[in-house]
Amino acid sequence: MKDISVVVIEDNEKFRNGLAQLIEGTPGYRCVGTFSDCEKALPEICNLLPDVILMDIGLPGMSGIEGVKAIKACLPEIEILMLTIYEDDAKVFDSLYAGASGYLLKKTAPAKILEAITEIHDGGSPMSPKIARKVLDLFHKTAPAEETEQLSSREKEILQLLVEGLSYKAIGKRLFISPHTVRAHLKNIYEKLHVHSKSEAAVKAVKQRLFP
Amino acid sequence: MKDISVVVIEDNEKFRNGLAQLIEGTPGYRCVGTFSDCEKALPEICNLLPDVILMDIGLPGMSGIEGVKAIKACLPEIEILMLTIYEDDAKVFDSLYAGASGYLLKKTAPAKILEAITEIHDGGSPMSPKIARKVLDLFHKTAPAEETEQLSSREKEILQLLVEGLSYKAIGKRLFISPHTVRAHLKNIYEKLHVHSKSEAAVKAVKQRLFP
DNA sequence: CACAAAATACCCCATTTGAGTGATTGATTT
DNA sequence: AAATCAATCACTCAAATGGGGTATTTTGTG
Repeated sequence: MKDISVVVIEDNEKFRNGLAQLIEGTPGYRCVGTFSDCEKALPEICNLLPDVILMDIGLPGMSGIEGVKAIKACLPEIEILMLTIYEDDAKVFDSLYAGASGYLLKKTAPAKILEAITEIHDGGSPMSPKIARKVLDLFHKTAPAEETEQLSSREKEILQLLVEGLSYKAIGKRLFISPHTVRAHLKNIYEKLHVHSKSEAAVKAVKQRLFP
Repeated sequence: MKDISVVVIEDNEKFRNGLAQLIEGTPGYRCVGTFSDCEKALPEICNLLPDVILMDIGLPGMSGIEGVKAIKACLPEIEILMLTIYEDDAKVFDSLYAGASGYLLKKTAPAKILEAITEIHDGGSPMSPKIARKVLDLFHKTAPAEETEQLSSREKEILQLLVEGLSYKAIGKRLFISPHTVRAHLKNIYEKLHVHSKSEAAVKAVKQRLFP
């Protein structure tokens, strides 16, 4: 199997070199580049085309989060693993929203870092335990969607199209039924969700993550 | 340190007993109960008060997902780790929404299962790699809020009320402006967001997490 | 089979909404 | 000083929507 090629973007020289040595010194991994900031890294990434990038957040100049956005915009297939000291919600979620596929704290043991590189390369999403919990907590916080469970499958189907912004007529055409029927269904949906308009119903559906 | 007490809910007798032996046979872990379905387990859980529950999904009678909801409703401090063969989005997300704090596939190595029990007990959220990726993909799917950034503050204010489901008149009353003005603003908002109706605008606003 | 629930379709009617057009004021920029 | 833009208000008009009904056909379940 081909080695996994890795680029490290990290401003702390010691830690950067340590990572490079760890990666180079382990069979199956290659460190094809190290950079102290995103500005230097970005032009090279397109040539290096690594499998995985280890990215710090607290970089001078462009932050690691901005860096993730920039890299993912042109090279979405590169997997980016955040490797940082920050574990506050904002940094974590912003990184993941930006397109990172994993998030490790720097205190992670070297062996675990290598394991995570393999895991992210194999389509996984390695996260430090506390980080993973933060992510799942986001799920638990979202509304219980008790109400939407009462909807029949046809009603859910129609609600789905409502969320897409279709009109009665458009929904009717899509489902090959009369707009009158759509109205009838909508009336039932409104009653079950305790709303009185398309937009209220659509917002409720989205907020309750009926359609993720 | 006290042993971690575990309950196993799993209908396959072989797998259930295998898990029980694995847990009992490892120092630091105690298996305080095994059940073949939720109906039998629920009344006992309150007495056993385990630290962690290993939960299957495909159970006879009440599904594991329903079981999670029931347990979390009365005993939210118990950590529930799904241990199942299913890796389709619906089962995964429903489990996590229901309140599970981890999700492993049954093919996971025994050592990894024990590791996961410790991790979930320490406030982590162990997930099989592909499962974790599914969860993060949900983040990546949420659209970037590029468009909504162009909105003026007044427009955002009005969009916010739209999301709450108010009509033109109601928005006007709330902001002490004429409904005519609301219409004018809405028209500008529609143009900027490239939509043509209240519901589309509201959905876009919610999906772009403009108003969390 | 019988019954209930869901899906289908249609009617009336008042209100809401979306689109087009135009105008005034005040603040900011140029 | 001129230009620009956000915010405000007004008008028209056709189309879409929401609330009130009623009725037939499918479907699923006991």
